[in-house]
Formats: sequence, structure tokens, C-alpha cells
Amino acid sequence: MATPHQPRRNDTRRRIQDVALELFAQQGYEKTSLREIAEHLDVTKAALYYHFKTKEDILVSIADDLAAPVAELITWAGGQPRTLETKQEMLRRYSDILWGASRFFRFIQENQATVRDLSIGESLKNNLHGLNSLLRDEDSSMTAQVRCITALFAMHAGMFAMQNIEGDPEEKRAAVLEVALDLVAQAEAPSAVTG
Amino acid sequence: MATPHQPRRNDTRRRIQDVALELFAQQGYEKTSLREIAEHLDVTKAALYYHFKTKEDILVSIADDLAAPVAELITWAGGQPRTLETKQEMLRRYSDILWGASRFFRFIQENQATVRDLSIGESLKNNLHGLNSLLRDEDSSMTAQVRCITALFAMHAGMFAMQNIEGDPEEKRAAVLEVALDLVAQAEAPSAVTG
Amino acid sequence: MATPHQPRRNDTRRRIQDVALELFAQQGYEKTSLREIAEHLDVTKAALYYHFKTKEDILVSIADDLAAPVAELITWAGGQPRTLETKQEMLRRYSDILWGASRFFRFIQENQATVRDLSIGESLKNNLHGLNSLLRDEDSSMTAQVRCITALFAMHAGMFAMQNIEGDPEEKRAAVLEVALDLVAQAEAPSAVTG
Amino acid sequence: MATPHQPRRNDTRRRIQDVALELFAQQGYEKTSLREIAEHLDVTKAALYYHFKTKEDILVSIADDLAAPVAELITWAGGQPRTLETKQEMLRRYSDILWGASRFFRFIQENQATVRDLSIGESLKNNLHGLNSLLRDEDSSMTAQVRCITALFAMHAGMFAMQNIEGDPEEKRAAVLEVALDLVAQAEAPSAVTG
DNA sequence: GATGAATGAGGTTTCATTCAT
DNA sequence: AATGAATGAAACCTCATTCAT
Repeated sequence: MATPHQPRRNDTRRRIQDVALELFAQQGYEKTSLREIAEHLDVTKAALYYHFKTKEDILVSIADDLAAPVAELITWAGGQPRTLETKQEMLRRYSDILWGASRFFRFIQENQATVRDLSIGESLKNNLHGLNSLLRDEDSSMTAQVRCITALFAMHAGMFAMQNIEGDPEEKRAAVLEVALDLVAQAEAPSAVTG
Repeated sequence: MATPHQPRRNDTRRRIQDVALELFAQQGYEKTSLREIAEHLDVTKAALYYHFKTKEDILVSIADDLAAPVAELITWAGGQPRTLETKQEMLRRYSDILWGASRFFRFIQENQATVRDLSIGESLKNNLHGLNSLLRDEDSSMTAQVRCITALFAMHAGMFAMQNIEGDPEEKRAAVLEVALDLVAQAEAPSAVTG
Repeated sequence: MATPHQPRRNDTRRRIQDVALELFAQQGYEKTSLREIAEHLDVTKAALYYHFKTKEDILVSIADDLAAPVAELITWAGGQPRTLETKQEMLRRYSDILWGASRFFRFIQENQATVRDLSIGESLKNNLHGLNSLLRDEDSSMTAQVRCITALFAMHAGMFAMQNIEGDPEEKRAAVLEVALDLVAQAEAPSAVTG
Repeated sequence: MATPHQPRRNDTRRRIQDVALELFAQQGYEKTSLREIAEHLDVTKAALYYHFKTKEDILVSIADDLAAPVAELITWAGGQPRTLETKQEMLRRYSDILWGASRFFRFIQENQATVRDLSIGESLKNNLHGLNSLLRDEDSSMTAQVRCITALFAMHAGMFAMQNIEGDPEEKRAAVLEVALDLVAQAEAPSAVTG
């Protein structure tokens, strides 16, 4: 039973989002002009304004779609017991989200200064903070807390910093996840390896 | 009495670099205009062009100063035996460099998309790659390699991602370094902790 | 017969070309700013950029329109027998073209250094060279060749160098043409007048 | 009147004039900046201002030197009988002047629009007008007058329009002069050649 | 005889945005 | 659903020029 899809209703809108994200990721947000987006789509700039109120709104609409799963993940994790298993499952799911929308998250990563001042900045920051809070225990040692944060950033960095390294992408992703899982495990059980 | 219009000192060039870096870090490179920099210094835009050929050139001159120590570190490490101790000493020194010019490195971190297309992008990338190559062993397991990369990124992230966490800055920095040292240690001794 | 079907544009584009040529001819290309052109038209500078990509592009578009007849003339003459009559007919037609767009050709004449570096320079030079080749015979005496070139330049000079001389413009134009026709006639029949 | 030449006194001044003329001729007056001139000489812009009051002044000083012979020629011719022989001698001398400072006269030719608005414009125009008046007879036929003007312009054009034609430069120059001499001869003796 | 530092004016170009159609 | 025409603001940059040293 295929959904009787609304004909071409969302088509242009989606194509704008797609092209915009592509260019934002390639060149950065500020260096991508609406003219450029319009040209790639073979429409006029004014057409963009039929679908979106502002340039920022294009990005917001993308973020609304792609960052939602992170918020859901936080909600989910908030309802689970704060066990190591929960935390690790959280990381696994986060890994799926990140790789499922890697173009977007890479964009966020590479345009922090820009995104910070945009309206999406706040919510992205909150997401990150939410994940963080669920992973780390505020009463644990500073080192332990750092390990948790690092687990998160390892995954972010993993999306784009591994291009120099040879190997199967899936294998790399698995390795990144493993290191992250490890870090939260060590944060929990302080039988340190350090001498 | 009226203070005579003192001619600006010789340090204008330095002051430009300083203000520019401050604003670049605060607002991002593209969102910082030369007009703004000039106004902060109480000079005209044209004065900036007396000291620097282009806007990009201002950034280049800053990077030349501040990124040089990283290149030196790479040279130094290249001349040492590839032991764990060398790697860890490298991380310690890198930590010093990073925190000694944190404003600059935070700028780089938050403006990757921009920096990538600028002339400094290449050399910064090379630096990172150089550090990376010295830390990780291409023949070791993927996981081990990821640990090394993560050690590096943990330090980068540590510069700005810890502002949410309470605690003494020095203590935080030490914790970050400890986690990084740990990661390379684990990369070397594959007696995994993972379940 | 073939009507060049331009989509119905407002005449703004044409008005820009007209005002621009007027000012270029009056003051020179470099000394005419886009601000000035815009003010004459009571539009903003940005409006110019809606119609033309660059300042140079305005001139190019003018040249494309006004220099085309010369290219056509060359094509026509290329298909005729290389007789004296052909050459003289060529000069007659060239005279019509020159006087029909005298503002443009005077501009070219007075801004050679500028035009040379612009993209239209090459094609204008080719036009002149084409006319030249059709007039002169490479095997004839140097003097004969010079006479042909002079015929051409006499007409160019005639457009603007006669303003000091009194007399009816049409009469002047006819006189210039007569001298030019004479020169190619003499080039052909070397029964020299020179004492 | 011969000034005993101060040793290196004028050296820089002359070098500025030389480089300036070279660049003016190559690129045009407006497109040549003082920075460029200074760089070619390995001095600072400010040094130029020690020797010349303004940019225009550099050009004026060049013109004063190089256009003076034309004024002298006019004076000389004014004192001679208005015979054909005088006119032809005038052309011969003018040819010498033109080719003796061809870089300058080519510059004038290619930058008319610019030169017109500069202070030298007036005197150059007067020179040309003076030569013209001495050649042509205001009572003669329009055609005869055009022939005289053409004689002058043939020589101007000859300086740069002959580069496409093969042949010894001196031979070309002689041919140009011959045609010019011819033209004034024909202007005098109205037994037309035209068919 | 020349420099270093700076300025004020102005240049071309790009941008996000608007609005009548 | 989209276009054509236009705008206002601002960007980067260059220029001729000045002046204390």
C-alpha cells in the first residue's frame, strides 16, 4: 500500500533542502549564496522565497528534520535506568544517527562558529549537552567525566577525520564506536589502566 | 591640556593581528568585516591594507606565528625513537601549545569549513596529519589507530567543550591530557578492556 | 527576415547600454563609474548588476550589437571578387557603419589602451585586420599597402578629427570617403603622382 | 641655454619618467598606479612625491620634454613660405619627431580619452591644430583639406598600425612618409586621380 | 633624497530580500 | 508555484595623496 503521495507538492521544497545541504556542507554556510542554490536547481532566487522565509530558514528546516532523532534519543535514554548498558546503547544509536545524516553533522562540525549564532545553535547545543548529561555522572572524577565527553567527540571526529586512514568505512565506524564504548566503560569502572 | 595627536606606534601590525584574532574567534572569519576590525583599532580600513595585503593575509600572518610550534613539535618527534614515552611527551607538549594559543586553535576548530579553503588550510591539515602519523602505527589494529586519533581530538575538543563542566581550568586540562595519554597507552598495549 | 526574438524585456537593459555608451564616449571607460551610470538612470548600482554581470559586460554587450555589421561586411566582401570595385564598395559600406554608430567607434578610437585589455579588444582587432587583408594585396609594394591601411584610418580619423573644420557634416563625410576611395584606387594603379 | 648637468641629481627623476612612460604606454594611464611605478623602481610611493607634485605631473613633465619639438616645428614652419616644399619638409621633420619618441606618441594615440581631460590635452590639441593649419588651405576644397588631415593621421597610425605587416621598420616608415607626402601634393594640385 | 604610516574617497561587486505579476 | 526587476546595505579592495621623520 504505497501512500498516495501528494503529487509534486513537496518536491521542490525537498530539492531545495537537498541542494542547500549539499552546498552548505561543501562550501560552508556563508560562502553559499542563494543565487548558487537557485542556479543548481534551475529556478530563480525568488522561488526559494516561496518555500522558505529566509536563508536561515532553509537550514532550520533541515535541522528540524535531521536533528530530531537526537532529541528522541535523549528522551528515550531519559526513561531508561542509568546503567552502563543504557549508556552504551545510547552510543550505538547515536552512531546510527550520525552516520545516517553524516552530511548534516559534518556541516555542523565544520561550521560551528556560524551555527552558534543561528537559531538552530541553541538547540544543537542543548542536544549535545543532553547527551553529555546522560553519559557522565557529575559526581564522578573529572577524568571520568572527560572520558564521557571524549566518547561523544570521538564519534563526531570519526565522521570526517578518518578519511586519511585506509580501510572499509563500516569497519572504521565500528572501530570508532568500540573506542567510544570503551571510554564510557572505563569512566564507570575506575580500575584505571593508567599507571 | 590637549593631548597631541600621537602617531600610532610601531605595534599597529601586532594590534591588528590581536584584534582580528579576537573577533575571528568570537564571530567567525566571514562574519568579521575589516570595517569592524578597523573600528576596534580606531584606524581606517585602508590602514589595514598598509600592513596586510588582504583579509586572508591577516589570518595567514597569525597562523604563521601560532602554528609554527606545532611544526617544530613534529620535527622534534620525528627525531625521537617511536616509543610510548615519546608519544606521550608529544601529547604533553601539544597540550602546552594548544592551551598557549587556545584562542587561535578554537578559531580553527570552529571555522573548519572556512579555513579549509584558505591558504592556511593545507598546512594546518598537514600538521594534523603529521602528528597523527607519529602517534599511530599503520600496522596496528583499526581500533588502536582510532584511539590515537581520538587522543588528538580529545585535546582539541577539550579546549572548548569543557566550559559546561565546573572545575578548575588547570584541573580540567590535566584530566583531558590524562585521558589522551591513556588512549595512546591502550593503543600500544592491546590487552583490551572491552568486554 | 529572421526576427531575433528577445523575450520582452523592460527597456532598462537598453537604457543602461545607451547611457553607458554615452558616458564611456564622453569621459572614457575607466573614468565612468557604475554609480554615475546608475544615477543617470535613476536606479541603484545593484540594478545594473541584475542586467549585466560586470562593468565590462555592459561594454561587451554594446560591442556585440554595434560591431556585428563589420563582421558581416567582412564576410560579404570575402565572397566577392577582389576587384577595385569590391574594395571601394567595401569602403562605402564601412563608412555607413562607422557613421551609423559613430559614438561607439569614437569611443573605441579614443580608448584603445583600455579596450585592448578588455575581452572585446581581440575581436575588434580581428575585424580591423580582416578589413585590412581584404583591401591590401600582400604582394604589392609597401607603399601600396600603406595606402590601403591609410584609407581605413582616414575614415576612422574622419569621424572625430573634422570637428575643427567648418562645413556640412554630410559633405565632410563624403570628402573623407572620397579620399579613402582614391587611396585604394592609387594602390591598385601604381601610376604614381609623386614627383 | 645649455644647462651644465648636475650629476646624479636628475637620475631618479629621469628614471621615474622613463618607467612611468613605459607603463603608461603598456597599460594605459589610469590602469598604471603609482604603487606599480614605485615598485618597478624599488622605491616607495612617497619618493615619487619628492620629485613630482602629482601623478599627472609626471606625465606633464614627460610631455613637456617630448612634445616640445612639435611646437618648435610649428614655429619654424610658421616662418617659412607656405609652399608645397615647406609642407613636405614639415612632414619629414614630423616623421622624425614621431619616430624619435614613438612610445610617447603611441601613448597619446591610445589614451586620447584620458589625455583630453588632462592638462596636457589642450597643448597637444593645439599642436595638432597648428600642424593642420599649416598644411591645409582653408579656402581649398573640402577634399583637399581632408587629404592634409589624412596625411597627418597616416603618420600617427603608421606608428602602431603597421605591426601586422612584414617588412623592415625603416622601409615601412619611409612608405608611410611617402604616402603622406603624396597626399599633400595631391591636395595642392587638384587634378584629381579619382575616376 | 626618501621612507613609514596613514587617510578619505571611491571603485566594483555580492548578498539577502521584497513585491507586483 | 514561480518569475523578473529591483533595492539597500555592506563587503573587499585600490588609489592618489600627505606628512612627520
